[in-house]
Amino acid sequence: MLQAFAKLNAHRQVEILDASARIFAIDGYHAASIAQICEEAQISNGALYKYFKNKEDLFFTVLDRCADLMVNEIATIYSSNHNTELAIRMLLQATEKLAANYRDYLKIYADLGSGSYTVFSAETSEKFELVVSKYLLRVVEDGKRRNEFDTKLDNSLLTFFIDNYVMLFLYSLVSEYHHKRFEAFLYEGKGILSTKKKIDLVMQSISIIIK
Amino acid sequence: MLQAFAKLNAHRQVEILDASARIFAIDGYHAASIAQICEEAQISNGALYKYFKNKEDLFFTVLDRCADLMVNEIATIYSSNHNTELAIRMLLQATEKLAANYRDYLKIYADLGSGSYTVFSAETSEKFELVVSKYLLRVVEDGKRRNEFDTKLDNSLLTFFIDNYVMLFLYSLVSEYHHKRFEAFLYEGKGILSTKKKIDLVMQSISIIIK
Amino acid sequence: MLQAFAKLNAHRQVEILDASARIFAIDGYHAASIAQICEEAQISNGALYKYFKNKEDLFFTVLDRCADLMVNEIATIYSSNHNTELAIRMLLQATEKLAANYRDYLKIYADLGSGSYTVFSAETSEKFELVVSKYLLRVVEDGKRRNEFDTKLDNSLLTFFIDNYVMLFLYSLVSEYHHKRFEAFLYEGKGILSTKKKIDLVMQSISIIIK
Amino acid sequence: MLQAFAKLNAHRQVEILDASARIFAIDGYHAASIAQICEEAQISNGALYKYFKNKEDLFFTVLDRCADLMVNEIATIYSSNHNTELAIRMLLQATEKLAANYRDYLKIYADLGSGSYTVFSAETSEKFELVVSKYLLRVVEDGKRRNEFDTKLDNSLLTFFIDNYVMLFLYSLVSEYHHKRFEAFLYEGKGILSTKKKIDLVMQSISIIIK
DNA sequence: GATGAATGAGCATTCATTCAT
DNA sequence: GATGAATGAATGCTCATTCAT
Repeated sequence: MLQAFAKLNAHRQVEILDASARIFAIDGYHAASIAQICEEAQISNGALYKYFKNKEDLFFTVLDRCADLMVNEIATIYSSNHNTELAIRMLLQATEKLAANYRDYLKIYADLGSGSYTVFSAETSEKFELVVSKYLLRVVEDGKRRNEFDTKLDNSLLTFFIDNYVMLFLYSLVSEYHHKRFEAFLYEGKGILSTKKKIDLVMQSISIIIK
Repeated sequence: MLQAFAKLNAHRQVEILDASARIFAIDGYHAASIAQICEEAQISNGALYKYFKNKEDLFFTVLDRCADLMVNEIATIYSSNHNTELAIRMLLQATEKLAANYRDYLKIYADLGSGSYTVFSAETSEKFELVVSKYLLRVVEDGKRRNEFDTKLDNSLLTFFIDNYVMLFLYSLVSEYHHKRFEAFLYEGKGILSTKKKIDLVMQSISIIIK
Repeated sequence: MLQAFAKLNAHRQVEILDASARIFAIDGYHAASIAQICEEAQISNGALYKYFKNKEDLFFTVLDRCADLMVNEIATIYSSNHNTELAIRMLLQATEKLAANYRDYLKIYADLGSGSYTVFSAETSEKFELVVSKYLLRVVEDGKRRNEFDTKLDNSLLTFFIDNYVMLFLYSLVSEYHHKRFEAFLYEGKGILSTKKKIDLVMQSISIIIK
Repeated sequence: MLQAFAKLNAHRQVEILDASARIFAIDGYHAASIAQICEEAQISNGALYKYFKNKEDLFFTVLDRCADLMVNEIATIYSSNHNTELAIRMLLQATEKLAANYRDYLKIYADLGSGSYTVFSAETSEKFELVVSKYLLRVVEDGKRRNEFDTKLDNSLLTFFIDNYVMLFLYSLVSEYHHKRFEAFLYEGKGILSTKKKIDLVMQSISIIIK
């Protein structure tokens, strides 16, 4: 991001990043074209290159906003008063909310693990890797303290256990492929699997380890 | 795949597909260039287009080999005599073996869920979706019969539970991003996390549900 | 033609179309290469594709200019005061003028009837088919009114009769093949057949039907 | 044409040339592909290049057969006993017959005057230019001797006059473009113009100059 | 003699990036 | 500061021609 972009009013900044996110989410980084982004953002080609050094720089800025959105969302839901089950359910609901309001960003986030984005993951992981896991770690610590877990697994493994479900739930919200996998396992032949129902199924699975 | 490719001797076919897989794995479908693939495969541009209708056709053929490799590997490990824990451990080891011998194919497989590959997932899911899950479904059924599970979860949820671990383990073998996630959760500050150790940690987690 | 081309100043537009016409006239649509056209027009490859959607679009735009040139030329020569012979002679002279000033366009026009252009003729015929024939139809009607024809042929056949001469005269101006045919018939062994002389010979032939 | 082709039995030669003519007629010289021709001719790519030096050589050989077909057809119809009208009508019918039996060759012949074929016309004109005109010249001489012409035009102009009609009639048989032109002039709104009717209309026009 | 696999120059087209205005 | 025209390297793909078998 160049200085010129920072000088733009916040609203315009968001508009431009949202438009970019839309195109990146649909086409992926490589197939996304600057021209399309400019059109979507109602911005001239020249302006875009005043705001960002190049395509990569733009993508990183989109990733920054992506991280902010996730961090903020999760920051609002944490409370040491929630019992473990509620805390986890709230994380899933927060994810659902992000998928509803910022689907494009969540899609981009979900793609970051894929091969084409190796270039980005290196510089990116720090931004993201702690978002969910830090929340869960606290949830697990709180739960242990309250003796709500019905297992001898240590904190790391418990957190990992839950995070796996959260991550694949998240993937299922933005990737047709993972959504189908979800349905194949959990809802074969029972019609369309709604997000609400998905959350229930995930919670049911996670309950194994909760008293 | 065109007839001309089928006529090639098996060794050359494999060489060409492996070279293509290498490039697709590194760059992703869109960023991979035919020129690069031709150089990697030591093949002229013209030859490539005698073998494959176009880039997409080549990619699908790579995916076919990918599916074959996975199906074959898993076909060799199943036995109703294995107890649940062994059966799961063998699946993880088979995955490790694929990652060692056919890393590029496994990477491509892991990427299929990502946004840029939506076009392919539709035609692809049938090939892949059952590979691992069918194996696990049988493992779970066998285990239930032998009364080896320590949970009331139904078969679907149990399979889903295990499949989640297998899938994220697989991802961690080919994606730096997911490998780091693994380490962050399970091995923070304990040095480099070997694949053997990863398997142990996954097995330890899965053991929750096994008597 | 895309908007970007319309925004160019008229002079540059004409330069680009003229250069394109030159290459299309020499090589024909299929053999003409975009690279050659770009060089001839002193334009970058990228610019050309900003101006025209593709090769076909460029060709159609050249055809538009071709139609305009012909229509304009013929529009200037018609007058109900001209007697039949003068009116026809003026049409031949207008054709000569077009061949002198816009040879490439006239060549392209002459080629439109040939097999390789079937794709274009469908969309093109409306533009062109009436240019010459409408003029001649009026000339014939005026002539009939003035009782200048020495034949009972109806208007259609008369127009067709004259149009045949005009068309083959036109062909002879831009096609070496038809020029040779002209010479073989009318000037065998009498040296080089000038355009002026061609016009005289055509007028002499047409005079059969004029009093 | 290389020696190897001459050694083929006549039937196979004709098959190969007919197949080539078919493709050349449909696509034009440049757009026609050797691969397509090989398939149409049921011949291997290697064989084709044993028979012909290159694409151009093949095309010239097709043109040779084209010239032969026309010369032979016209050779059979001439007789000094025919009166002028019959002689001309027979020429038109011979043309119709060629169009029926050897449409592809006639189409190629018709295209020779067009710009894309300049390369070929130079070497080609001698083969063709006399085919029709020689016949007509004799018809005109015979007719003059028999005092069948109702005009003072000299032989060349008379021949040219008739040849124009014949040539545009021929074009109208193989070019949609010229067929439409014919209809527009002579049959506007009267339905489909059959070849028989075309011949009648041409004869009616030519009759101007015949007693 | 005949095959068809292999070649690679050439094609139309796209697109990230630059820069004069 | 903002524009959008211009650039040209790079892309996927085609095809006439060659040559080992």
